[in-house]
Amino acid sequence: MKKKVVVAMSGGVDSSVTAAMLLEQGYDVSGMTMKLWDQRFAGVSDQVMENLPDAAGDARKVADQLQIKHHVVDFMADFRNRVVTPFCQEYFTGRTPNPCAMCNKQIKFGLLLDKARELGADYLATGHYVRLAERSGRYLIRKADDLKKDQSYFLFGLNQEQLRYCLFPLGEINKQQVREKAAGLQLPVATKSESQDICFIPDGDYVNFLERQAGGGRLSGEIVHVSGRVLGSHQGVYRYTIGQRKGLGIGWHEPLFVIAIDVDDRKIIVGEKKYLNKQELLAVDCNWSIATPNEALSAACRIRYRHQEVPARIEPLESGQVKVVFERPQDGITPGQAAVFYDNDLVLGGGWIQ
RNA sequence: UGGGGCGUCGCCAAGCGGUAAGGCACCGGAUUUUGAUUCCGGCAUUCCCAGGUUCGAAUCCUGGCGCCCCAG
Repeated sequence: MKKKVVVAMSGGVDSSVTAAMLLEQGYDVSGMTMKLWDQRFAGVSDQVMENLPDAAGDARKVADQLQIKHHVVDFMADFRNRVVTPFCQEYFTGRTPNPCAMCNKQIKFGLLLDKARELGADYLATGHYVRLAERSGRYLIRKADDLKKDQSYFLFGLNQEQLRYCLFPLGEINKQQVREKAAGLQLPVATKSESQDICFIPDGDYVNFLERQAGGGRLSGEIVHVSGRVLGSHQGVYRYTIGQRKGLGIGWHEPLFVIAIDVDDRKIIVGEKKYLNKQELLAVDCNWSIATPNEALSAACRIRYRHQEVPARIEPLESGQVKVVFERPQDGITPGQAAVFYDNDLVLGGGWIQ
């Protein structure tokens, strides 16, 4: 009896090749595409709208060619409630959200996984560039073989119940191979360009998006140097993130970076690069793939996607909180981003930076 | 309306007779499932204005204009 696997198909080259690979490997494959969002919500120009790929349509074409079943599931309401709305709220409270990590935990490996299991699937597969490992009877996310594409950071929030159903065939190969495979199979999406930016803001204009979603309240105010000196003004605290350099518009002897965001006083605190350096951070709502630790452990900690993880001491505190003390100070520790703990290429767990 | 100082790209700032450094900002691009960081490229035919001296001036001279400081 073939194992049944549902592949989350976005219409892109990665998930399409994922489906093809599993088919070759002898699984009983079907595809599922999530309806998450109507791009008209984002208020982008007609020009942008016209050039948007048709996710469900492309996925359907690939599924037809592979001769597998294809379903479309509608999670638009949940996507808005659990991903888009929190995303906006984070920005309006001076934090920098990470919607991809939220979506993975809540939607892809939440609702979609439930749906797949309802249909009798043994596994849910996605086109993420990660691998799965087992250690001491537990499932752990492992970095992709292709470190340039590794997406383990975005999956730290998955629990054992979710991980046990996962398949990530792309973790073993690189992007080049994926493209070649797609071309070899003559998939219609073989040369489709990389998706990037936030999927629900197709033109990337997130400032415009936030202002549309939230209506008024622009939260403009002063830009203040760490010394207290007022250097300029800004058009909304949500336009900035910790560590940001561009967009301040201030001529200074040295480059200035956003050091802190004071939502209550609507102030953006800026300073020289040295002020960005912090030795430790507090993470909350931690999720562990290893058994939840009771005492401090050593691990490498990554504080942003594409950040080179740094050796640190991880100290569990009360109620899912963790204090991370870095071996050497780090720039740009940003509330709202994830702190993910690694043992070499294994994801041990992670939490949200406070 | 006595004395002193200063006016070079949006900001800071080199230059001191030989034909406009640099930093910041900004713009463009590369990278990127976070518009961060980083990286690459662009960015004053012109030096407050008007005359003058010189083969040649942002640099010297004269006169304006505008700031700043100290005195009163």
